[in-house]
Amino acid sequence: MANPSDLSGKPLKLIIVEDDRQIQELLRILLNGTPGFYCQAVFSTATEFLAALPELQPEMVLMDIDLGDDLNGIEAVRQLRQLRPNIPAVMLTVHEDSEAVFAALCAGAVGYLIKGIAPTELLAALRDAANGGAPMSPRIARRVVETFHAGTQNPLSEREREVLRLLCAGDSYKSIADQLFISGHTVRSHIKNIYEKLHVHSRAEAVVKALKDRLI
Amino acid sequence: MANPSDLSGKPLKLIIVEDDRQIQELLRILLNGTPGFYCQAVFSTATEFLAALPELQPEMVLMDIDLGDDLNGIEAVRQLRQLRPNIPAVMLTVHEDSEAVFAALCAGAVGYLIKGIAPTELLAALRDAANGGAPMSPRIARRVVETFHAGTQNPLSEREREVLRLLCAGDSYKSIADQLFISGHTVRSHIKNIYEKLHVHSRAEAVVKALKDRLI
DNA sequence: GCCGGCATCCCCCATTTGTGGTAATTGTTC
DNA sequence: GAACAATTACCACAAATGGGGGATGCCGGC
Repeated sequence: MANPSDLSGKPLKLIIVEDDRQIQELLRILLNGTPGFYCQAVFSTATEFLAALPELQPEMVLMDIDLGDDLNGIEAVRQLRQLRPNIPAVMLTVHEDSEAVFAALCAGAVGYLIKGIAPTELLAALRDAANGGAPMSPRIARRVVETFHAGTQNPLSEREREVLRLLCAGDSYKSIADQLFISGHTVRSHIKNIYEKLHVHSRAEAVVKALKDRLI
Repeated sequence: MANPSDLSGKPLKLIIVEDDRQIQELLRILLNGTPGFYCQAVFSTATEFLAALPELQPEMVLMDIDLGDDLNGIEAVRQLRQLRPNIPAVMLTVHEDSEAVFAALCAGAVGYLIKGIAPTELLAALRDAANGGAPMSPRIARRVVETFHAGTQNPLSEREREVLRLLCAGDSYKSIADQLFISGHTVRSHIKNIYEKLHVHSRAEAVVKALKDRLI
């Protein structure tokens, strides 16, 4: 690909999708004021962005997750991925929770940056993404890496595995509570934590993951 | 491979892993007293067996499942498979439940015999395995075969299997309805029927049964 | 010492699920 | 044609579940 600090060649042509007008402007000024970058267009909604996509030939998209009551950024990335598989999307958002991170990466985002990132770092991250990298804010990167470790050793605590085992057996929260001599509230807490760690949202998904990954 | 009743050529060199001393002796005597077989070594634990494996060149392993508090036989077979992919392992155990059978076969066992098998049949089974066969006690064989004709064992209709598949994916009734282009009411009906046929009362139990019995 | 993970307990509330029914249509089998 | 399974659809209600909070004490690592 191009040189990381490509000041001589053609600038990186990118699109911003962001519903906050103020941030829109800041980003546009930052990009257009920096040699090597060119902000081709800014959209406040994913719908507008996707509609305009056919006429534009951006090289990259900088995408927010929360876009008002419009299509959210993750869904937008999913659709972008289907329409133009080789336009990389970098998320720039406030969401630091793993849920959003994994949803975004699964949807096809190549990078994940937290708003509040320093301008120079943002620019470096965009160059990184253009060069085939996967820029991520440090804490995000750590979290992502950890999920791979999770494959080798499961992230669940001893107690959580016990709960998961009973969850797989189809026991109700109440029944699990009775068997483990703890309150139903505690069972719920464990289950919430299990779901978060496994990145699932229901008992069925947890059961499937438990069986497939031999977590219990 | 060699002739099934290979009395003239080199005997079949095998190792026994079995924690019951009495059975150990019976097997050793049986094998060493029969032309065409040679019991190279006997181990009481999988750990000892795996440790000694590098120095031995057995042609086959006869493996028990329950090995005290040591590594169990299924795990031992899994590891044997990784170390020496072409040494076939035959399970000789009391476990007749499908759980153990499938776990063993998935781990890489080529045969599965039930303790109590007649000596002549055991010898025949070992010859069978040496010749590339897959010796199994009759009832085990039946069980294995049944998993292939999904129709007999699993009483679910085509539509019900589709619903079950989505149920395993964790989809909500509503989502299932949308994907199958039917109403949520119909999904509920199907699920009620599925639960009745599988003798379960919850999604989790259904998922487990579906995965374990390969219903989908 | 402070922070993070773990285990425990509690609250509220919307949604989902499980179960009890009924019933029409279609296709197959006896 | 009767009997039956499969598929579709609907109603109502109680129970279970999932997600959002928050709180405590304990322990181990930096």
